[in-house]
Amino acid sequence: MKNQKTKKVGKKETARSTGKQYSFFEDVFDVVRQIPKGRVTTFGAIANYLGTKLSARMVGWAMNGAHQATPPVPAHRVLNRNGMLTGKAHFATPTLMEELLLKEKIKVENDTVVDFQKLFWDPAQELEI
DNA sequence: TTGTTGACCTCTT
DNA sequence: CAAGAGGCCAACA
Repeated sequence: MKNQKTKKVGKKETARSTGKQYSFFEDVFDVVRQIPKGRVTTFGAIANYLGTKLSARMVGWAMNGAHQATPPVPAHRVLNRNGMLTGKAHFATPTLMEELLLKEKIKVENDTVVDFQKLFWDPAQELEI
């Protein structure tokens, strides 16, 4: 990551002209918000739920606006395939993500969620589109 | 309009 | 077994 820091993407984004006023962001936020407390999910799972499983990067990209999204999106519950806190650096503080997870009674070691597989919450499985 | 970036995932060397 | 490169879709400049 560079210090470039893109100028926040909030503000309704660009709204597709196809009808949906909300963009990819809303979809991701909505799914993340539905994550039960004490549970975690992965970018791939969300991407798969949204249909863009081939591009999990989009999910992470959408999370870029999660910081200013309202209501706040529990981005700390979103981890990578390994269950590692990849986006911890994007939080206010590098330890904030871990702190939030600890509040959820989720154990974290070496930036990785313990028993991540058990705490894993798959939107496609729970929400089933 | 094109080009570059992005909190990833998977295959190949 | 470990490291590197490619690829996907979407948004910003």
